[in-house]
Amino acid sequence: MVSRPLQRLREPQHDETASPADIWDQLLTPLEAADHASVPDRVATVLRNAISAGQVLPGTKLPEVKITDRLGVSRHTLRSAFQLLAADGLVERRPNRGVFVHEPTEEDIREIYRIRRILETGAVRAAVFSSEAIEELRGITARAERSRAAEDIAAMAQANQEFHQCIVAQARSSMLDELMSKVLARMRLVFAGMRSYPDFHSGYVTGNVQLAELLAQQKRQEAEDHLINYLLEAEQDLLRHLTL
Amino acid sequence: MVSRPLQRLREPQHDETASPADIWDQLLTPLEAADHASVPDRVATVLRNAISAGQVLPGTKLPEVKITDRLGVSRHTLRSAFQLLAADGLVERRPNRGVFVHEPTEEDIREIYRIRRILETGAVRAAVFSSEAIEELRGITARAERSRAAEDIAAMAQANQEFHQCIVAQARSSMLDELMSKVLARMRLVFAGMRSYPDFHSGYVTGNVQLAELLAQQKRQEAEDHLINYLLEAEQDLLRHLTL
DNA sequence: CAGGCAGGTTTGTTGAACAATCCTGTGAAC
DNA sequence: GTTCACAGGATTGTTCAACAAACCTGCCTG
Repeated sequence: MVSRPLQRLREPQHDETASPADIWDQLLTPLEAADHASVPDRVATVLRNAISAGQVLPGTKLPEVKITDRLGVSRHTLRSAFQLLAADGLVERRPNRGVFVHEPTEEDIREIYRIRRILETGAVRAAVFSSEAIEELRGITARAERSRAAEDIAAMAQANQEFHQCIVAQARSSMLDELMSKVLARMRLVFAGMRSYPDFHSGYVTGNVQLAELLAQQKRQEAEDHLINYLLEAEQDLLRHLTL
Repeated sequence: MVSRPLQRLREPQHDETASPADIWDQLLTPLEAADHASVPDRVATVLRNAISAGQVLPGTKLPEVKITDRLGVSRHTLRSAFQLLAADGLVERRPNRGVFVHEPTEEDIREIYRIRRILETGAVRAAVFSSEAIEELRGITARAERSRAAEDIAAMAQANQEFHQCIVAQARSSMLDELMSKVLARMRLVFAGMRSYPDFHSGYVTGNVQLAELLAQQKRQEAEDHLINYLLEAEQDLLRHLTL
């Protein structure tokens, strides 16, 4: 459909976080799939997945021509996709310099947990947890426990994130859902940059189980206290293991 | 610099919310000012101001060629600006149909206040209100009272919004600040579509004064209760006057 | 070794073109 | 007279090609 010159990179280009071999060769995958979405959306999805999966490390520059050559899309379409990623905070645009994968800092982690404390406890305080919601939470924790038993770290991490997204969803606000998605995406960015502590989530699966039970028993205040402690603990845990 | 054919609109184009005379003739203003920002940013600012000021009413379609002709920018640049506005929720993109100014619904108002209850009480609970913050809040309420006395509705409305933005800012999170900005922008959209009740804010100036004093006296719980009642009351007030 | 300048590279923006989709109005069929 | 189908025009979505502006690199001079 489109001629792809497939030019080799010249040298490892002593950029920050130098690219091992050639990063961009690996992310060509599913631009075709997931139709019915606009091309920029699909491009953004490809890049989003690559970043969240840790294929493209924080701080890496995303050069326009390399990616357009690789994906076979126009520069305009790619720039449009960049704007979507920038709105998610996954990527930051430095004027006349290009776009770079956001590099999370220690302050980012503190902010993430400040937000989560407000959002998640706010949802617990303000929302009524229907029996369907309780069932969903229990289903997610059950999946997380199975994944932990099977030592499927990625699946467990995703289940844990879904659990907390589900809690925020009880506030019934699409804007809060979006914000929580952004926050969790930034959390994944933190994990992607931190190879040394991959099983961070495993210690918190049982905490989620307990939280779901407290919510099921309508023990609001106890659930809130449990959640606050959970979040404070996770924050400290993460900061301890961040050893810059 | 660019030839602008300045083509007249043919007929009042029986669009929803038909355009009185010609809307687009009036928003050409400050594209030149506020330099050091990219062109799409400046275009977005022009449109944002026009929308927030009520120049372009909710539901209005934003046709590409008319605006590009008027502003003298490329269609690409305008589309880029549209994406920024869409990220703010000011505008919605209907595929193959174009972009339209978001039309707030009753459910939007309920969501706005669900969010504000969580965000603002969360900030009150989680943040320490420094003496500088207290002074800033007092300064804003003083300005609001002066504007109310001078019957400058717009200035009073803006001061009221600044007050609540300032409360959220105490949570020290740029992402929460952004979300609050989006929420308040949507509030302005509600007011823009509702000409019948322009002095909505005047009743709430004294409520803000009281809240600032409670915060100054470190009466957290009372401040939180006051805030919750304030928000519940404002929501009901707004819904009553929405008479669709 | 420091600083400045020229060159190449990358981004930012525009214009033109075309495909795809939507909207409109006309005409035919019932 | 109403409804349906279809053709035509208008608008959006995407790509290609080009150029201006900013940045980065390396050489060259002092």
